[in-house]
Amino acid sequence: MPQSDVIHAGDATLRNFVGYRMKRAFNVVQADLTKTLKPFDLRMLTYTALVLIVDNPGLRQSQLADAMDIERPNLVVLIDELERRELIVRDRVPTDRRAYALRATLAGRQLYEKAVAAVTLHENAILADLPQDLRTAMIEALKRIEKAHRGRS
Amino acid sequence: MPQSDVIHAGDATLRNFVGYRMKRAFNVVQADLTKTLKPFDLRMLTYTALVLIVDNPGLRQSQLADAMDIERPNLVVLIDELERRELIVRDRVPTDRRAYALRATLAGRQLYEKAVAAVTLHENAILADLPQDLRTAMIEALKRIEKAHRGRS
DNA sequence: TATTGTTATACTCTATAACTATA
DNA sequence: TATAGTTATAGAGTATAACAATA
Repeated sequence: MPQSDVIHAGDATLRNFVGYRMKRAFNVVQADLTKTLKPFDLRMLTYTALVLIVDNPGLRQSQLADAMDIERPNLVVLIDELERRELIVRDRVPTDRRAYALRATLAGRQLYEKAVAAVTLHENAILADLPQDLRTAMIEALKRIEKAHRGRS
Repeated sequence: MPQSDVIHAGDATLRNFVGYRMKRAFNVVQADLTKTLKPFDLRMLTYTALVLIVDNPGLRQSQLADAMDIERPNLVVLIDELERRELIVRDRVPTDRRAYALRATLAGRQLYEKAVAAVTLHENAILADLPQDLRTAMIEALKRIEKAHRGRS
């Protein structure tokens, strides 16, 4: 471990390479998040989908894919999994029979409550050492990066 | 697009969920980075490996895997690829015949120069709209998150 | 014609166990 | 015994093309 720290600290080219820094930080956050969600049999993607469905009852799969920033085909298997576990249902939309309105079941909402509580605890633990101003600045910066590039494509 | 923005903006649960924010921002950065590196026939991982080898000549695969935060088996195929393209070489280490000292070839260093220049441009474009203080704060926050968790595992 | 959801598919990244050759 | 690199493999995430049903 000390060796890799030396390599890393001495590397001028990568030090402020944003993609590299984001990847490393995201890796640790996601690894920890995966562990946090394991007891609920959820992964980051299934968790995010469940949260968005509970908070936005009736939304369509295409809207959810958009909100999650994933391709529609990749969402299908996530929804399949949540439906198979009876955490959500696909309701037909009377006004547009191509689409499905996604809604959480009671079991889905109950799992949501427990998982959100666990994730909140986990995030607070991760950010415990971060001064509030750094935390706020980071969130703001991440939002702006996302927005700026969303505008281009 | 406006629909997903509404959903997203109205979602209280995920708004400040750090893992979610990081993932979305990282997604756009990585997608853009992938495009930037395509003309050089590099991906984020091969680019990072090449940069670290050029900047730290003679380092071992295990050190590189550590620095890149990936598992040794996954590094092997990356090194195979860079070696096959004659961008780097695996030199035997006389004092430890199990290990390899990784070094860039002239072609590797030339590709490095061009790719680093392109990535630097790309990053500056991404961060152009970010005030310097936000940019600095974000990098600092990302480093701290990474360090804090590296200490635990 | 365009859109919603779907199937199939392929590529990349990640993670683990087990092997070899050296130490 | 432990370590460096390797092989094999499996799981997860991502991306694209093409299709059926519906608008």
